[in-house]
Amino acid sequence: MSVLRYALLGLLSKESRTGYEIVAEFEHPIGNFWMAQHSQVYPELSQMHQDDLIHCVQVKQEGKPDKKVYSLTPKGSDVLQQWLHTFAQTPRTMRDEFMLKAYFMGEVSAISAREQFESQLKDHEGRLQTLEHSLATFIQEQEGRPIRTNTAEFGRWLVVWKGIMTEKTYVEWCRQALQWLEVGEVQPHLFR
Amino acid sequence: MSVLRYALLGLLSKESRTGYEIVAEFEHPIGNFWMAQHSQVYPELSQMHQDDLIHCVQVKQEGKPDKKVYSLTPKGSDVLQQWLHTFAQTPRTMRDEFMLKAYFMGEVSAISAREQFESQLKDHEGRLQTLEHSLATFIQEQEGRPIRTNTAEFGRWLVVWKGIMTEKTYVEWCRQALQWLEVGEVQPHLFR
DNA sequence: AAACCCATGTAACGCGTTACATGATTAT
DNA sequence: ATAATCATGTAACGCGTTACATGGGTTT
Repeated sequence: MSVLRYALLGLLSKESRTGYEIVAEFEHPIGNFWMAQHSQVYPELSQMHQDDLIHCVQVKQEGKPDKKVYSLTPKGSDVLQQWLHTFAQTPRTMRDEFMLKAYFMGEVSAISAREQFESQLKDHEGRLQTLEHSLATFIQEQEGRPIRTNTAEFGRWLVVWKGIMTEKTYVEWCRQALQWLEVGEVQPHLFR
Repeated sequence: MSVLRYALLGLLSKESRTGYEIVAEFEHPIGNFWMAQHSQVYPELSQMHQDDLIHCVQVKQEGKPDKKVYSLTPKGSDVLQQWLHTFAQTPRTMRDEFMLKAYFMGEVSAISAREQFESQLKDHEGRLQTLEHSLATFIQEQEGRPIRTNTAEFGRWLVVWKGIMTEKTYVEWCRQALQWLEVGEVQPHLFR
């Protein structure tokens, strides 16, 4: 079973959805950690339907195209639960093209290196801002109510929070790199 | 041009290597951010040779299989430089299966959720330790000398350092999540 | 005897991206 | 008029993983 399947099952476990809605959901905030294009989602959904993991109800609409609303079958629910209870070990590699570039930064002039890091810094500052805005909205929506750990909101909280932490780290690292580049060297023993 | 090509060009820019050695290099430390199997590397190298990006010298050995030592051509060097000077925007999605699971944590019992996070915590603590060990070794090798920003060592320093920051963040997030799970709720306004 | 290192290759398959394709309604 | 929204699909291609394949030398 591909991870995409679990993603779709998970989303459908919260409530019935169309493929179109699922694709939209891959924007904010889970899209930071998983996403798929409609060209991947639609075929996957119909296969899952064939495999009896999800039900499908065709709904006729006026002024809009008809749509297919999917929902979990008991089997689908089981498969999801089984995945949620499985320990998966973290893959050794988290591909990041810029990290690869950074590894070869000794090959370019300090000026170019600085430009690269500044570009990257702006990028991640932007993302951080977006995420912080999304968190602020979320908090407002809660109106002071605590978020129970057994609700869907908790999942949202977890991933947004993680996104913010991750982006802060990236920003911090870029700033640090820029400082090193300005000085021209690193004193490694200062960083134990 | 695929990213893999740039990875190979980058590695060959430091010194001539065989495919076998390149694959080995994808362990520590750049393998945290990019890697490839030999089944992908060997064909890619021969195509790059055809495209005149790299030279190839066949070396006969005794007691060992013969090998092909690759090195950059001027064209390959240009292509690498051009990539190193290009601003690439960060992809919106960094796929992380556990984050996806976390997003659905409201669907499982607090006990299971805790187990999941504990498993993940152990995982990342282990990685952190490995990386810190690798950093300590690196620092020792430097024997107090500073790392110049225009050397290959700087690239190594950058990625190891980033790896450590990233793993610390992951560990911190897991710990925080476990705390929330113990209390049973999050007070969101405390996290502005 | 079994496992690991050196060293290179090919084949099959699946996941993910981009592009092609349609078509009515609503907003700018 | 132009673009965006709703809604679903297919086709082509490339990247990445797993498995198949070979074979001598060294370590446990």
